[in-house]
Formats: sequence, C-alpha cells, structure tokens
Amino acid sequence: MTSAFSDGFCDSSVRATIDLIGGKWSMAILWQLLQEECRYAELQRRVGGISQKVLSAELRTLVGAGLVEREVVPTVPPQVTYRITEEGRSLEDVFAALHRWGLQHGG
Amino acid sequence: MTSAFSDGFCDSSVRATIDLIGGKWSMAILWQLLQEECRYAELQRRVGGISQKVLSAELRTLVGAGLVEREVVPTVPPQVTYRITEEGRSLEDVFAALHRWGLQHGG
DNA sequence: CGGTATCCGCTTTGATACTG
DNA sequence: CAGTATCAAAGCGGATACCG
Repeated sequence: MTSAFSDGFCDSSVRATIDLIGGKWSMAILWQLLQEECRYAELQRRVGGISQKVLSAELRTLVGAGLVEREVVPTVPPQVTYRITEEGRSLEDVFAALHRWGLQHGG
Repeated sequence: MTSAFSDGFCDSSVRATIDLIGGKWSMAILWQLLQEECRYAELQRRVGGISQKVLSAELRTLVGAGLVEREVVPTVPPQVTYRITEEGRSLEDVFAALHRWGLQHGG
C-alpha cells in the first residue's frame, strides 16, 4: 500500500477509472442511481440537461462496465429500469476520497 | 468539461476535483512530478506524447490550482523547474482510491 | 415510453513556426 | 531552454427527427 504508483505511468487502472467516471455526465448519473433506481425518462429529468443521445450512450457504457444494471419489463408501453450494481456501489469510496480532497483543496 | 450541474447534484467539490485531475494529461504530469521534480523539456519527454502547447496550459492550470510549484532560475539559457506542492502530494490518497477501485473493477 | 440515426457547432487537441 | 501564436483536425455534446 506504500507507493500505489510504482514508476512511470504504467498504471492504466487509474486512468481507466477516471475515463469511466470522469466524463461530463457519468458521475451525475451514478450519483442519482446511488440514491435510488430510476427509469429512463425519470433519470433524464433528474440528471437535468442531458440529451437522450448522451444519456443512452452513457448508460450503455455504464451497463457495459458492470456499474449499472438494466431491467426491461416488456409491457406496453415498455418499461426500463436502471439501478446501480454492487460494483457500482463500491464507487462510493472513490467518491468519498474525491469529495474529501475537493473540500480540503477548494475550501 | 466544466459543467453546470443544476439540480440533483449538490456536491460540486467532487466534480471540481475530477475536472482538475480528470483531464487527459493532468494525471500523467502529476504522477511524474510526484516521483521527482522536473524541468520543462524533461517533463515533456517523460510524459510522452504531449505537445508544448498542452503541456504549458496544463502546467499553468496546475500551478494556478496550487498543485505544482514553478521555480525559475534566470540563467542563460533559462531554467525552469516544476515540482509538486504539499497540496499536490495530498492527491496520493485520491490516486490510491482510484487505483484500488480500478484494480477491483477492471482487473 | 425508450430508445437510435443524423447532422452540426464548439471545445479540445495537436503540429508547426516563431520569440525571449 | 522555455515557452507563445497560429491554424488545422478530431471528438464530444446537443438538437432534432424518427423507429419499436
């Protein structure tokens, strides 16, 4: 645990993590889903300001990464619910670290 | 990347932190400077693949944020050394959290 | 309702040339 | 050596329209 970063910039896992949650909307979405599961339209409304295209793309990415779960109920009209996975919930630690530092730094 | 998280996202410090270190190069630069102080050209060489323009801009941002210190030795030719500040060094905790999660998630 | 497809503008990024 | 200026290219995000 001493030096998490050995040498050079060979640690791609940090980069990958930031690439995943560092986007403009990923965090807002995850943040929302951490609080409660949500359907598509509702999620768009809650996040606020995100377009359908971007929301779809983000959700596809997050689902693909295993952070979010997509449940389809084939009714008419269709009903799709998104919820955070255990994997996604584990991000709370990362958020906490970022939050702590953000406060310490920005004041 | 700086965004207006209007509703449903009250914690801007997390966002601010990611905006600061989530850029394409910020982390590579910080990572390098965490290991040892560095002069401009050397830094560009070590980071690898970054242009002068972007490196300058990044450094200005990081210095402005108080994460990096800029020391000018007015010799001929001029000599400028960049080194991490205490503030910047405190990011190690954040990196550690990201690293831990990155491993746990992506492998 | 829950998306995908298309087009378009803006920011980010980079190569190159030039200055102190 | 350590940058700044300029210009071109790429990618992302967003508005709109349309499909299952």
